[in-house]
Amino acid sequence: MVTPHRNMLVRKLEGFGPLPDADRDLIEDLTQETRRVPAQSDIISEGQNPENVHLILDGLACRYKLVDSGHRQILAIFLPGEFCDLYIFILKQMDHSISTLTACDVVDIPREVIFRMLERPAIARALWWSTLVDEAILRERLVDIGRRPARVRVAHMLSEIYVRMQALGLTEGGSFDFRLTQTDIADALGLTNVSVNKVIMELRRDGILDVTNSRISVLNQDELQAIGQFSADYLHLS
Amino acid sequence: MVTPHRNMLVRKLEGFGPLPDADRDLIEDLTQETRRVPAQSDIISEGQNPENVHLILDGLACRYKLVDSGHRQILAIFLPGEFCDLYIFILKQMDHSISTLTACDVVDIPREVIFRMLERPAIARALWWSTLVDEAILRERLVDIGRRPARVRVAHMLSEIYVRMQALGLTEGGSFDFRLTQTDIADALGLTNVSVNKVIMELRRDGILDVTNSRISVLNQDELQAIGQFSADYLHLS
DNA sequence: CGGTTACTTGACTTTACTCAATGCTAGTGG
DNA sequence: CCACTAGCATTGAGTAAAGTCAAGTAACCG
Repeated sequence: MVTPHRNMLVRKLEGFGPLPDADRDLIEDLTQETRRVPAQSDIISEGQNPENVHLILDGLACRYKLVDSGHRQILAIFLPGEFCDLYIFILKQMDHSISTLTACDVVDIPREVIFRMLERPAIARALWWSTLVDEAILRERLVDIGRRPARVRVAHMLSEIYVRMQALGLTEGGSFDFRLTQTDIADALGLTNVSVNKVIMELRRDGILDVTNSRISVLNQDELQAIGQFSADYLHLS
Repeated sequence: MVTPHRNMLVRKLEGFGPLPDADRDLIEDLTQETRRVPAQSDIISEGQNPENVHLILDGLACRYKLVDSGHRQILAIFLPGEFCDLYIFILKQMDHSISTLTACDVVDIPREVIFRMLERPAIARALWWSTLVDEAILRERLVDIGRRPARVRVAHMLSEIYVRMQALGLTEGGSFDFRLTQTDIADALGLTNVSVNKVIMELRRDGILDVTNSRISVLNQDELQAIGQFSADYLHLS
């Protein structure tokens, strides 16, 4: 019996290049045991010793840090099929936390299993690529937050999420499911929920976006990307 | 004849743990051929195909991106002994540029040589560690820029640079050489040179810093770290 | 249906930016 | 050795962007 998300990691890795059948089977084997995590729950917290690696098979999760003022900075958003902390176990303790944003299906993978996966050259290459892309996304977010005004930031991020969702086959006719609150988006972009709301309202009025039932429809992708100064180069998609 | 920087990579890697003598010798062998690059020159530019890996043995360099408005965002600052782009050759083209901030001694290392280094377990482990720390620094910078006001940002960054310099043995009695312009610092922190200047003047008036001849003296490290909400945890030293 | 959470909006405040003038310092050529 | 220059640092005045606060509305949940 195939659950719809069973192969999200395969889908993700095939964004880099095709995988041998044997590798696909191995991955499906290794991602059998999922557990359901409710929204807004830490999967692993700052200061903890990382035992397992965490893979999201359904839902949205994030990497974040809290600052003294109590504000949260989201450092990365994880889509289905993405690892939260693939290599982190090399370090002795977490310097940030991982948390769900929506309810998630999570797989906890012991490091030995990761080593087993890395023995397959195609998988190893794809994981490398995926790690480097994660870093590139992080860099792009830094450029966003450091040097782009709110409107551009929001448009850039939504452009990015759209393309990443599309690469995973998670878009349908220009729209995708995105159950983040505007406060979540603000925490990812170094803004406040109020600013994010103002930008989104603007983009809706301009006929570029539509938002209904936590579903975002990109009505004019070219325009959205132009506003966001977005180019997909940094995602290094095949 | 030992030039003072010959072993900066060794010093860097020994921040993680001791290296066998043979590994140290290998590294010294592989970092013989340095070239002098003047300040403010690109070492490799966005869009180029990465052939070599670049190692800084003397001077300061950075990773940066330019945005449409013409502003620069510095994504990372490289100290002596640090690689600019260790694994980047896995990707087909650079999504950012690397440039010197001051005059630098640079080593260009072909990927084959990197693979040779990675065959030594101690070196491989240390390079892994160093890569993960680079990422942690990037994340911390994102938190800075996203959620901390200018004064905190500047204090945080100077605290970090001080500790990194210290780990490399590049501090002397609480001071270190730092030939960046205030505009460079601003570009790293998502600020303007004017804001950076105001913060630095303030810190000087408060007796926390002193700046003379491009040399920064940290007069009160505890206070600086407190202002910057800095904790060295994310640098994962030793 | 009541209660909670998130979204929306407006009024006001704060922070950092922009612009612009002036001061300082190191390097250059006479 | 000294004027000259270029680049950087310093400062102040005014502006703009985003934050804060607060109130009202809409959507969702038990």
